Amino acid sequence: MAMIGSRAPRPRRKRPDRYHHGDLRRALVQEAVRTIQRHGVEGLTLRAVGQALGVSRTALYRHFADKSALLAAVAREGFRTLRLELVDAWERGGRGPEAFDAMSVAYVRFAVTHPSHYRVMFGGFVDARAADPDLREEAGAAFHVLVDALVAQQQNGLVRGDEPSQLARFIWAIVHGVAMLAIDGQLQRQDADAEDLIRYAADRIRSGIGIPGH
Amino acid sequence: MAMIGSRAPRPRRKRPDRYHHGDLRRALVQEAVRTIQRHGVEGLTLRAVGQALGVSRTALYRHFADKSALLAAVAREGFRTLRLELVDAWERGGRGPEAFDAMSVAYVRFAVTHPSHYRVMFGGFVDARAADPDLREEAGAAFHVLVDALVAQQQNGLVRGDEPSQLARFIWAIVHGVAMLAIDGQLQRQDADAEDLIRYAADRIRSGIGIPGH
DNA sequence: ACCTGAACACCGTTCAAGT
DNA sequence: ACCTGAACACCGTTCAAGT
Repeated sequence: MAMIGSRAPRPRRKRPDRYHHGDLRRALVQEAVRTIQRHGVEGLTLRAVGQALGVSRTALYRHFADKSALLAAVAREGFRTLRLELVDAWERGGRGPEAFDAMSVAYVRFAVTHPSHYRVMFGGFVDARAADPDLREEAGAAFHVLVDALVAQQQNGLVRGDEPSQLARFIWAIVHGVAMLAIDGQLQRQDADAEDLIRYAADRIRSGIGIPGH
Repeated sequence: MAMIGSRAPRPRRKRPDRYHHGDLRRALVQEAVRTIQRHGVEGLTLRAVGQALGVSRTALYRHFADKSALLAAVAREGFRTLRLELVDAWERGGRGPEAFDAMSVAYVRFAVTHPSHYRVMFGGFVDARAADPDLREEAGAAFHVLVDALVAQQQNGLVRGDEPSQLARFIWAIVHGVAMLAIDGQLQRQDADAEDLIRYAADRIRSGIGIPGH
């Protein structure tokens, strides 16, 4: 019936007639990320991923329970990248108030630059409540960068002394909201308006969470 | 090959051997909404929708170009309901500052109560940039309820005189962010924590957008 | 106009079999 | 251990044909 792979000379990345050599698991995640960035989440098929790697379409099941497990790995990879970019923005910005703004910008930029990847992380494809521990930990680590930055600001007397997690959830909701609106096309010019909005938001946040009369 | 529908006595809602009577289009949207609320977006199949209505699985194509057009209609219905609930909160709250908080709570409650419906509205299933005019208009109308409320607050001298649309986008991003975090399971106890967070956010927003020294 | 039924070109997943 | 290929039970969509 299906003639996939039996038709004509099709392009191969690796040697066509050998088992996959090294770390297939990693290769699968990378290929999935690439496919998602190009064709969106709904454009991801396990068959195409296997084919791109020169591997049977069921080879994947040696490494992942099912498609949603592969998506969970993609999400985890996304949280890792996001965390690294947040840390980078915080440290390059000098760990002060401007660094805090830079983190917000970096967050939204990550989402706008990798919209489909971002959707896998937050679009309900994986349920955070039921997610595997690795994913939860990676998501938690990204969140913690924000909490740490807030605590530092509190210690410098720049931010009111509310419970840091609650404060962090509030900030997170804002940057997350801006990011979602941007990639959903609810803002007119995706990149520019998102940048405007997040900078405006940063100003408003500062009045909202700062020490009164400071 | 496929034996769907040719097997045994299956339950029907309407008379089994007649054309669908009235407004099939409306019935399709309603059934889609119901299915989505019960089984999520990924659980929606055109075949099941048709079957539930006692209609062929291709009858739908008389009223919608394809599945995504049906989803757009579902999204539109969602924006309509959301708008009505926002207006209700604003008016029942007395159109003052407390009414403004009530709107935020109503927004998040809508999302938490109808998570799948909310995802259809914002989850990338329909592209807002390319959406049909009806959908864009309905979404715009919901947004405008917020803008109007902000302008009223500005006229009462309770909110700083920034450009109302920008101010509204900022608020929208916050409530949208809280709503998304809640239905994504990123908050521990979905309902209670979302309620807490949105009330905390309302306090912080008030300091952030209020007139300084007022 | 509106609906039907068969057919088409896809999916994810399972499983016995190969190396 | 790791991979394959056929098979299964689904999808959305098209289209000639019916009323």
